[in-house]
Amino acid sequence: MTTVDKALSLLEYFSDLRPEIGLSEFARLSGFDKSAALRMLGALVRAGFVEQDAQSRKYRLGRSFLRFARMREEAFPMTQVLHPFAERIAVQTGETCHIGVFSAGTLAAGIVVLSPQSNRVHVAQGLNLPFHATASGLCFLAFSEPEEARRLLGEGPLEKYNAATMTDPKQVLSECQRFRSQGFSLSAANFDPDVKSVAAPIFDADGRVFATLALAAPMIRAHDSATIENGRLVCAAAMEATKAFAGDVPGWYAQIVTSLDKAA
Amino acid sequence: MTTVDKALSLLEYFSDLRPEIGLSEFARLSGFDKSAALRMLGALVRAGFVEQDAQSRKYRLGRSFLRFARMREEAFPMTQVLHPFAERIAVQTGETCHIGVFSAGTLAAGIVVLSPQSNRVHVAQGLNLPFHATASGLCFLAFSEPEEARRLLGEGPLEKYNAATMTDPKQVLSECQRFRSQGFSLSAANFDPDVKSVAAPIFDADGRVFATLALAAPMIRAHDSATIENGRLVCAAAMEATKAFAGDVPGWYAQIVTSLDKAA
DNA sequence: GGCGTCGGTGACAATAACGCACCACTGATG
DNA sequence: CATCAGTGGTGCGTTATTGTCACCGACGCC
Repeated sequence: MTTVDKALSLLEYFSDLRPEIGLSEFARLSGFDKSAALRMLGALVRAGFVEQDAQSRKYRLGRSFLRFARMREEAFPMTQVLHPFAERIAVQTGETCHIGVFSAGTLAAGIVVLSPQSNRVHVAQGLNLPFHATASGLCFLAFSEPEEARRLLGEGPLEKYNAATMTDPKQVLSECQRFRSQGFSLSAANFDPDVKSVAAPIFDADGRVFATLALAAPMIRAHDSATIENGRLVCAAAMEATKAFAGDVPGWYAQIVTSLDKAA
Repeated sequence: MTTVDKALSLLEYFSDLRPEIGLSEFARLSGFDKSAALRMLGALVRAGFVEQDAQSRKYRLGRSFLRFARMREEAFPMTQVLHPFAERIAVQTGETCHIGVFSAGTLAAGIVVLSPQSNRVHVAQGLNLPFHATASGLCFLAFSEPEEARRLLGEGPLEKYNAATMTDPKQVLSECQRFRSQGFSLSAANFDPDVKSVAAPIFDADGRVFATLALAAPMIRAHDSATIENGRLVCAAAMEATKAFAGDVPGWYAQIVTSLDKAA
């Protein structure tokens, strides 16, 4: 682990729930010495990745992120390209659609299009999507390299969000195998007790999953037939999205999707 | 300069014109050794700040910026808060309004509201605003600490964008003194030969400039009377924006603005 | 073949980071 | 008021990381 890794890891302690962090708090959270944390924070401040509140002396995320995010989107319009697919599926199915984007070890809802119906699933922009307890997360694991999946899950036991949440990594991985051969993942009441979701993978130019297209429905509307149909739809849409993004759909995956389409 | 500074400085070589950079190119641009650059890039990749193209092996800005930018805006809605002010001024004056945001040594157009008129000044989102050649830049210098201003300008000679561009740092700084006592900066044909702009400072909670509110008009509409009126307007709007942002307007600056208002 | 790139690797010497003790300050508590 | 536990921040010797340079295989060019 280089110093740069350590410094950048500090940023991961920020979240919507913890938008400001003090020096000692950083030291405690990260396990680094206060003086080391201070030095790293200094560098982050100079780069504009972090800024310090004038009076509380706490640190928060800096302005540079806005600049770089804009540049990235300009050069690689990922959000712009993927949004229409989420939009289309949300309108087509009448359910809430979101795209989970993987970065630096976490999967988060990067794009969200809410269902037009009044009884709908709400997904907050930026919501963290746990790997073992959401359709998006399970989909990501299912289509990642097995060793990567194991690494992301860790040793277990996994956090239990409610009664149906799987907590054993082995169980999760075996479920994922099923999802992989099925083409899409499925999650019923793993995260939210009243929600059933399906998700399909979006691949990058390397043929690696980097995002997942997911559809989340209230349990009451999620009969088996609707769920299967939704699965087919997210697969098709995710594959199109991959292509729109100049990604590489693995041959075996394309086969699964076409066989799903034929079955319908 | 710490290692973290060096690593993060690599990111500054990305721009709209240069969205992808190879390893050797990084080494050449930064002056670091290839092997050092590679190690730093490794850390940046692991953190998701940079990603590597599958086939060209070049590096580009990573997905993490989207995540952090969203979190920052959530916790600290800067763009959201400042946008209405730009909008209002643009409508009120019928000219293009932009807000320059300072981060990590550069000033860039973070918020842009184009004039509703057909003959209007175009400012691209994210456009770099040179300190010595734009109203925004001059305004930033004028209201920064003098030593900071000198540091930002460097030794000179400064880049000449056209005939009217000032290239001597000393000349620039003396102009800035005038702007500081006047309350707003002024730039006629310094950057674009057919544009005249005014800009006023937006202060953070420390009472330091961090952004500038600027109004850019085609030369043909920029008579002296209109320019003075625009100056008054940007001052008033920038001061309001500062307050909306929980910033601290220095007493002496508030005085200048109120005296401008009385004169009108 | 021969040359100039490229991305990436390995190892040693040089330098910067680690982590401790310590300071000044603030706010709560007895 | 004195104490205590917390905060943000500093200085310095030890130690681990970083800088540097030579080198590798691959690709494109002539």
